[in-house]
Amino acid sequence: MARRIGSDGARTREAIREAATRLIAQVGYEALSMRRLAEEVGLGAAALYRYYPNKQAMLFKLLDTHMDELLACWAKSRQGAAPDAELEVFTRFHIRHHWPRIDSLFLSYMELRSLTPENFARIEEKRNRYDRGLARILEEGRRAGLFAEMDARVTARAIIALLNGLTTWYRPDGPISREAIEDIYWNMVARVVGAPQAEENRCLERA
Amino acid sequence: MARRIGSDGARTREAIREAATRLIAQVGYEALSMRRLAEEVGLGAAALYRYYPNKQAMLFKLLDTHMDELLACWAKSRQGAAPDAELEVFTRFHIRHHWPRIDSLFLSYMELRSLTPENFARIEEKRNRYDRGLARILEEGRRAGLFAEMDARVTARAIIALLNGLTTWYRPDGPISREAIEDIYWNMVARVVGAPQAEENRCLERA
DNA sequence: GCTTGAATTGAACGGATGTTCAATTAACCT
DNA sequence: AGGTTAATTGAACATCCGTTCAATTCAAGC
Repeated sequence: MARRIGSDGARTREAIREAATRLIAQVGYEALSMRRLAEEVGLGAAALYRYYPNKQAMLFKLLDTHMDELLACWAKSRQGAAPDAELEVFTRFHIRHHWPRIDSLFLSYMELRSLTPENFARIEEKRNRYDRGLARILEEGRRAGLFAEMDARVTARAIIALLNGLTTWYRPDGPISREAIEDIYWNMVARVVGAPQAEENRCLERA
Repeated sequence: MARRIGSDGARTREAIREAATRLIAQVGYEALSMRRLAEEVGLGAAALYRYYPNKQAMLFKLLDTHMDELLACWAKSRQGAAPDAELEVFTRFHIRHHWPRIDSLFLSYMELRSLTPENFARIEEKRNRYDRGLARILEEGRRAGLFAEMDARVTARAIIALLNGLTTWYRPDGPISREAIEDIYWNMVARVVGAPQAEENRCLERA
């Protein structure tokens, strides 16, 4: 009927975030009702509005926070090395970063349609920053003669699509370890750009 | 108030199909109401139920028909050639076939969540058939020494994800022609599998 | 121990949703 | 011309939706 024993705003906020991410990934933003979400957390629907002003703001916050984390963590991971090394860093970072956030990754491109135009524009800007970062690596590598000729923007998008394809079939209880998947995908990425070391990188036996 | 002059079931059915595909791709299945869809076609909502028993059946029919067409057209396109040639045929077919059906392609992997479990299983079965067809080409090419070592299933899924990435950024009024995009993507696919002719296939100037 | 604020509730509101159905009109067939 | 069927409608139904709000209980600070 009112405040319940042991209730804590911070813990509730986190529980809502987790449940929302999981359920939206499962059934979709539009299909998820605030009542269903609240039930999952063990709350009444009205309690949700203490943490988010409305449903749309909740979705935006989920995606926006995800993008901020992604950009921040990637900035830390960069090493300023040669383009071919940097591309491997990117590939492994992308998989490793999203591994425990696979639902958020899923949302970040499945639920763009559900954002208002203003919110969409803000997310897309951050997403473009990420894409362009990869494109810059590709362009530098191409100019240095490390990679084949290519349209860097198109190739960058293709590589990200390829990597995100993981979300389609990956299951956490699957037979392939994260390290093995990293190797497999890095192998493919290296080949897409024509990086020479792709030929020597045969780590597939672990699969 | 009742039947309107010039009304024709077949034409209406097609108009509904077209509008539903377009609008679901735009806003999502759950977000699209039957009233909104009917309005787009110039009908009352009740009229839709003459063509589909319910909303879920409509979505299923859209996806199911799309998959049937895809499988049928691909079966016709196959040439029984060597794996490397067959892979090029597949790549170009995939792009060419979906070019005028880009909304349907979008639906066929964005709206899987919106299907009932039974309907999902039926679509997934057809989708798996397509994936396995590609995997078989890869496996044969690998055994023939035409392609690099790889896990054919994983690589097949990655290639399809890479190709479907087109839907993320492709705009029909964009500056790159379909032929040029075909060349770019075939180039990438060839490199992913380590097909030798990838090195000679430099068609990027057209972009 | 009293007060202040944080956390949560049930009930309610207005509107939208998918779907049904009897009624109505146009086209087609003989 | 008349009868049958195809195509469409408006109104209605029950249910669910996001959201608000006054009321209530718990925790923390003085």
